[in-house]
Amino acid sequence: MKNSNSMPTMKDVAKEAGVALGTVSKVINGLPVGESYRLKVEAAAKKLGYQVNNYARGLKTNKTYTIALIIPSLIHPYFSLLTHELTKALAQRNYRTMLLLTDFDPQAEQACIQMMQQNKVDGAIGLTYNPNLKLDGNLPFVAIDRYFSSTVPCVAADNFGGGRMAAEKLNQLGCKKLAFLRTASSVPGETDKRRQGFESYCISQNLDYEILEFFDAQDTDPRFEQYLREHLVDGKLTIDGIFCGTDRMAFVIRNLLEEMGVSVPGDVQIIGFDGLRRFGDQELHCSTIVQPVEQIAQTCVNLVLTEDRSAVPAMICLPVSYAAGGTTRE
Amino acid sequence: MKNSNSMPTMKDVAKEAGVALGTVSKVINGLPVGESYRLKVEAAAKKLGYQVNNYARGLKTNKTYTIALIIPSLIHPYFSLLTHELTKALAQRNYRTMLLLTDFDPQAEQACIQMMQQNKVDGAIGLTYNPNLKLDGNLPFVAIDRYFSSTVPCVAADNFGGGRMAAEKLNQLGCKKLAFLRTASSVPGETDKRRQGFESYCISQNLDYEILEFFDAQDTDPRFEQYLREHLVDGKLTIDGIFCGTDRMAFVIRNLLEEMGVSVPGDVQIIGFDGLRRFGDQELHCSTIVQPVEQIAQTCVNLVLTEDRSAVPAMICLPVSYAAGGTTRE
DNA sequence: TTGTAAGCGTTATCAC
DNA sequence: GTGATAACGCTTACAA
Repeated sequence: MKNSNSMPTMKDVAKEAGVALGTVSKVINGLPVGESYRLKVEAAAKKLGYQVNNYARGLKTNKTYTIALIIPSLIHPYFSLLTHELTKALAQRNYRTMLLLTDFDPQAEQACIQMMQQNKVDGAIGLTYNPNLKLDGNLPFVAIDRYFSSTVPCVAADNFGGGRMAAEKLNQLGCKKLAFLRTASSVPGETDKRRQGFESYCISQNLDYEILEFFDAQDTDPRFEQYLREHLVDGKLTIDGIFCGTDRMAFVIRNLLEEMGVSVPGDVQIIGFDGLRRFGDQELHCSTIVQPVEQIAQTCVNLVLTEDRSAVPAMICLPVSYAAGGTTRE
Repeated sequence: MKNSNSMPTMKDVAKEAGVALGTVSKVINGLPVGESYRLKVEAAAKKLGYQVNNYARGLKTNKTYTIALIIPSLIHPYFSLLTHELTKALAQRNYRTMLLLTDFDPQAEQACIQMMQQNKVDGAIGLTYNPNLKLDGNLPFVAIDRYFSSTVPCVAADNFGGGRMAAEKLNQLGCKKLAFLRTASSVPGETDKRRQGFESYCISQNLDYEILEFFDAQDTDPRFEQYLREHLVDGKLTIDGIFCGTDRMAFVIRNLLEEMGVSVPGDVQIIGFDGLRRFGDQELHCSTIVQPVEQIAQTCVNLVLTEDRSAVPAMICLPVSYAAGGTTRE
């Protein structure tokens, strides 16, 4: 059974134009061909409504112009912002996005890379949590926020610098006793450096600080509230500057403090990390270290599309910036 | 030049297993084959790390197991939530997602449908704004929030019912003078029915109400503030119940009111629409009519994958629900 | 320059 | 039940 009402093929166009198949291919691909032939072919193609079949083309050329994006979830605004920018950056370079959501499941992540092999994508950009994700050595892969090995480029914000910046800012804003609050995945990643940068600054400046970090926990973990209550003396917090691992964490802490009657930023100033905005494009949720999401996306796309795999750097950190958002006094 | 370090093909597996090509194909596709052969083939496939080439398969079968998602943007949380649920629903049925972002650009929307033809996706789900989008009659298309024609199924929340529900709720909460505030695209869509439902209830109950609707405007359009100020008499708003077209609008209005010294929900109660949560999964932004996003996604996927195109309904409205979120007194 | 023909990796139709 | 073989729609030498 030949598909009757299906799309016309190059063969149909060739017949319609009265030229050979190869000639049609050349016209479609913009290769040099006699002007009169080109016109005939173009007319025939338009008349029949011809569209290339990228599956046939891909089979032949081994190029699909498709990049896989492996992302945990689009529910969290940072991930959806990142996905947005990545997809736009890919489209700009004429690449399509195959979106793969993993829900933070290491097995699903592994399944993605198999899927990618079967679907012959030209490469992948992934934000993953599987510590021993086994990737396909032949497939260009760019990791976000996680270092795999020197052959897998990793793109991240300057998390260390961001941590330092937060501590420095709080210091400049007059805070005397700092704290760093964070939840994190137990699998090590670039974002861990937010803490390291923070500590590094505090130590260098001889600042009084504490660290409260819980792995594989919720931002709403009761231990954070407990910690805050323990530091509440006569209705005043003994800490006056808090750096939170994410804007989300900052938001939770702020709520907790306000419930406890501690004023933000009056009594205690808070700086978050990410630079997310309410409803995606309105005000910041808090004063924060802003990730250069668009640059991160552009960099990932550039790297994954680089032909010369031997020339890609193992790691690229992009500069962050500070933005006031109502949880600091300035 | 034959690709040397490329993936093994069925031919390689056949040679390795010492069987014919066709036999390998049968094993891979789970078709009946002698047990001894099956084992030999499976062993050979595992040994060589064989993976099907979906491009070759798709070329032959005309099935790609890929659905295109046409979405304006992932920056707005409603769209990213929707995209999340759609992608999950597709994955559940073993379909891949090709993500196409349009930035609300009618031309980009049109380009998508051409892209889809070339990429031989099995169907598409689109939330579009191009009033005369020309779709491919052979390609299953499901529209979200916009009715095209009786042959293009449209899936939406029960916007009319939601509008009624909001008015009813405000009425029950004791509001005497209602208002509906909204910005919208100038191209008609299902969401317009939020207003109609609201009006319908107000009229049926003989409630005093006003409508303020601006097309192709920002939620932050100064005319909203102007409107509110005009209704401010002695520091009190002459309106005591506001239904906003979206949660985002509700948030903007609430801010405006609080700046004006009007207490929410003390002086005026507000209900939004969408049911979005802060950071995707925390508290609601406001009291709101919640869209059944997961159900919408499931329905879209079911429809786009329906084999019998003649059996699909032209329109499906899914039930909404009310959730209190701090901008109403209860 | 234009036309011809050999694949790309599958699936599917047949004889065996 | 198994194994050649012809498509699928395209690109690309290579021959005319």
